[in-house]
Amino acid sequence: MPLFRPVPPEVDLVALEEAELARWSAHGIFQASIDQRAGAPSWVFYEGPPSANGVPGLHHVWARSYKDLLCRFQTMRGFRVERRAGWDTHGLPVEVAVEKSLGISGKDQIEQTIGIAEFTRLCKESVLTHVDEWRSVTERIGYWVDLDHAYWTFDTPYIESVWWQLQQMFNKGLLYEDLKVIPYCPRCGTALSSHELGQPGVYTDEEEESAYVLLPLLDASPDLVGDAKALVVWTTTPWTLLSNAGAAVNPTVTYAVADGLIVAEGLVEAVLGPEATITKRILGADLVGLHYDRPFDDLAPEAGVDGWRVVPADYVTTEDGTGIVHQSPAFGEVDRVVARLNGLPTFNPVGPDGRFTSAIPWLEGREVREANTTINDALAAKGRLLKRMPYTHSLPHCWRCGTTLIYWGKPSWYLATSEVKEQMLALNQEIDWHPASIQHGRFGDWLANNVDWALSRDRYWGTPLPIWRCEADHLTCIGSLQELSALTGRDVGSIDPHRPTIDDITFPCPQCEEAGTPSTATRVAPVIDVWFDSGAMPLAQVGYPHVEGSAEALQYPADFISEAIDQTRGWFYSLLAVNTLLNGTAPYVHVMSLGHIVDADGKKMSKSKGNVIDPWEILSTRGADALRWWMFSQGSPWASSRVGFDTIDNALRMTLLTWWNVFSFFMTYASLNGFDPTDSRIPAEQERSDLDRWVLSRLQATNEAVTLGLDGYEPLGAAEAIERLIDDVSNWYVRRSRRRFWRTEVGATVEDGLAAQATLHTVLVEVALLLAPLTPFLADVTHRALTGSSETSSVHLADWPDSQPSRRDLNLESQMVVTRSLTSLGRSSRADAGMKVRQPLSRALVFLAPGSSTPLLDIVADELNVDVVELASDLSAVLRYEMVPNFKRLGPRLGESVQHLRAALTSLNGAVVAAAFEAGAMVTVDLGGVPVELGPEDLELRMKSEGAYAVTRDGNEVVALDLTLTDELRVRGLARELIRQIQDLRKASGFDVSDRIQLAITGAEVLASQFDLIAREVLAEVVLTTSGSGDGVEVDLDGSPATVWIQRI
RNA sequence: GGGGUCGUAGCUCAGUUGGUUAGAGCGCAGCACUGAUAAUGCUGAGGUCGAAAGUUCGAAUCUUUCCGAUCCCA
Repeated sequence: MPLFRPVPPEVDLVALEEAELARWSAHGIFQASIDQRAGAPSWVFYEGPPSANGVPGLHHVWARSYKDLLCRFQTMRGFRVERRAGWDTHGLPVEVAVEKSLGISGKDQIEQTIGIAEFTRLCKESVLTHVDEWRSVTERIGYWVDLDHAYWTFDTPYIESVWWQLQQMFNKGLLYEDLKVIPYCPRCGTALSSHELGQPGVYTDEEEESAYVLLPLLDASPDLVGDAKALVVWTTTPWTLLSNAGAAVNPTVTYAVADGLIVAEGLVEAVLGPEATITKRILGADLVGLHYDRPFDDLAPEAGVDGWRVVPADYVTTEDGTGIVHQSPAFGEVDRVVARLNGLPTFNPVGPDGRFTSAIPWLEGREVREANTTINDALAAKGRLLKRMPYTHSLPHCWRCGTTLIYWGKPSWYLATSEVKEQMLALNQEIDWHPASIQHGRFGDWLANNVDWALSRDRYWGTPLPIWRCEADHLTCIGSLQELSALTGRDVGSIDPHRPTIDDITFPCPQCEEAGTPSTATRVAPVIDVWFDSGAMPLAQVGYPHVEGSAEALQYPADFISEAIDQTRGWFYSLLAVNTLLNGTAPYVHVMSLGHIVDADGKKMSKSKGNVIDPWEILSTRGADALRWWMFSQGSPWASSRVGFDTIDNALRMTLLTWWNVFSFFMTYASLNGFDPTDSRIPAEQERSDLDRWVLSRLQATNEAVTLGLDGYEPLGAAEAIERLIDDVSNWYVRRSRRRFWRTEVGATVEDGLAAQATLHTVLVEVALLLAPLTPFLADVTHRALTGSSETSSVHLADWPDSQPSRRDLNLESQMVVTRSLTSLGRSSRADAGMKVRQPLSRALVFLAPGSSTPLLDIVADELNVDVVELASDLSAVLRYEMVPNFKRLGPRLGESVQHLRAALTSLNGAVVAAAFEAGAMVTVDLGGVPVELGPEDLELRMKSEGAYAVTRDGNEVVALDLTLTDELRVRGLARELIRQIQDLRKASGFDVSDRIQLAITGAEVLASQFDLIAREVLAEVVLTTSGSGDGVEVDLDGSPATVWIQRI
């Protein structure tokens, strides 16, 4: 039975891939690839959970391909790589999609027309909508990930683990409640998301009555402030003055005392007028800590709170205002952060309706912005108003009702990430980022500016915040349903932990119980940010610590994660933040941040632009390998990439189809020859020809490069190395070796034919292995065909090919480089001289660069179709020298004068210098009176063509062709011409490559001496010089006609 | 508005620690090859390396500013 069966040169990749998918699935190859590494060390991969409530796009395929690439690679390297899929199921986008499908909008409508129970049920249903599509795309691209045991963030064990993690943080005091300042519509009673603020037309100009307010100093010594009596602050929102808590200065800005008032030095004239004279200057930092009398004292502070003082804040500028900024933590997010940092009090006398509450009796019920004038009047009456004036600025408006939004503090829950900022920065140093710039750029910056994580969302579909509060404001944070059962005294272990079910569960507050003043604890309303769900996934995906066996199943940290760059502040951050808070470690070691896929014009793909490419358009026409190969080979993973069918087709044709072609070539002849790779007559590798050993050396180089590339998270380098090898194999090794695969070549030995087949076989098998992680389908099909493996086996169960350094022959490789470049030069010479390659020439002269490797002259002669190639050394007949300084050596030595040397060299005789170097002597050059000694290392000798030969040079390499034609050469040229035309005829007649023929030919008497050669080349067993039967075919022999008949025998 | 990344041939992209001839593929033009053949090879044209300034003997590469694209955050 033959070991190898011929395969057609054309391949239907789509059909091939579909068959492979079926085979993989039928024989459980994916599972086997993991199971067979039982006991091997793990290489841990985390899947960043996509949200399945949208359809998968090409950018998802992009990320998944890279994930699969690295996982397959590490599996082949011997690691156990478990890959568990995951789904992100909660969040606002899900709610919005459901609202849209119901034709409703807003929390009121959800609660009143649908009800929370029905709404969350619909949300859960909605996230399942596209799971099947995700599964089919995921499988079709060959992304091996365990979809059957995926983690779902809405599953009870997942939620319980998230709760447990939150509880750990709560117990450490890292989870706290504070106001969050948000853009808020007082009429609709809702906050607006940043997305809503991004809508066109939201921002329009409005006029407000701004105020310059005096804040009299209470405890400033005259030594420091001179005759200053008060600070001046400026505000465009006087209504926030009721809740003033402090005044911020920039510590690095210089402030001035003028007219008894303090403002930034640069703003004295703008605020106090041109007559104001500066009597003293004070650095902002020195003002910090001074107390002042607050503008209004309606609101009472808690005991011990140290408010109404000057605090430092870097964000304060001197572009407008006074350089001193009034701080109202309930109404400005920056203010809130500054207040928290400096321990300033927070007051919020404004209700959800945007009106003052009873806390301010004289303004109760007044809409805040409308109260500005009244407030300014009150200030003026107290002598606290320096001046007031209308001020126009751009303010956001509610897109629903057009009401001007206010920034309003809403009670929210925070994670104290800023307390572990330094730790996160330190952990970030240990993370291996690709590209490296992310570490200190986008991610490092983000961490350095870390503010506490606003965790709560006043929504419905999410992990409920596991905190209960009693009437006495005691907080209880639970970590599981079991704990909740214990607190309630009944088994709630099997309830749905979502809203609204969880909201109805109350229990007696344990603290009040102990104190003997019983009260009931009810859950606080919010759900948590979905990003916390995702950041909690390392533990939550196995249900740690509640699920039995979860401690053993836990894999932490990940060796590798990869997502698109927009996840830098998304998942990459949430993972680090959650795990730093939890246990002070980084949850991943290596991370690849991918660029985006953009359309052919460089525009981001989006549904609204209509430029989205459906992955199926590519998968069903070109296949997954083509898409994957394009992705890996087209550029850096972190650069954004333009996708189009042309560019994918190009990548496919250039490498994958070439690869298939070589494979098909091998299979054809291996089948024809009955090749057996275990044939004992096959010469040992080191005994084989230069060409064989060269390609094996290139194979080893490629193995090293691919291994290094994939190991170093630089897949482009790996793909490029394979691309180069395939090109070398196809366009050099196979082309040069073709005749060795035939069995009719005169003088060829059986061993040499076997050596060629064995070499190509080795190369193909190993390249299939190297390709396996990149193009898993094609690699598997070819690998099995080449190794005779069974239906149930797979290249993906194989080990990564060993490095075999003994195969590497650097000298031979550089010899081949010279050989190929000389060949190329010779062809160029022929092209210049108009001498076609079919015409044999008597000789070529070859000149090498100093120190060059020796070319393989036989190959050069054969490629150039010349009888003899001579290595020549005296170029003066055909060329002259030009000298250029070796800047790398001479630059540091000579400095600026290196440029003068360059000029001086033009006047030297290059041939003389070359001869001197040849003899081991130095050359002295006069540089403006200073003699400079130069050796061969210091100069680069280049040659310029000059002479009568057909000469082509590249740098120091030169090929000169002798164009003299003899009659004998002409006849041989004609013979080749005839052979080519007969071959065409064979092809046109539909003969098989091994068919023997009878050849009849007339009018070619001049070629009589070549008939043996011609017969051999065209597989003619009989050559007649008389007319054959039927009409012959006219052929043109350089102007003279001949007639040819061929017939199969 | 703040921050990050990118800007290299008509197109898609490489370009190692700065070294003097900046590369590849596609496309284009010309030529060749013919036992992988609706395949393949060779040659050629095509670049102020976004702009300007600076550092340096020397800058696509380092610095600054500006312009454009894009992402993240406000």
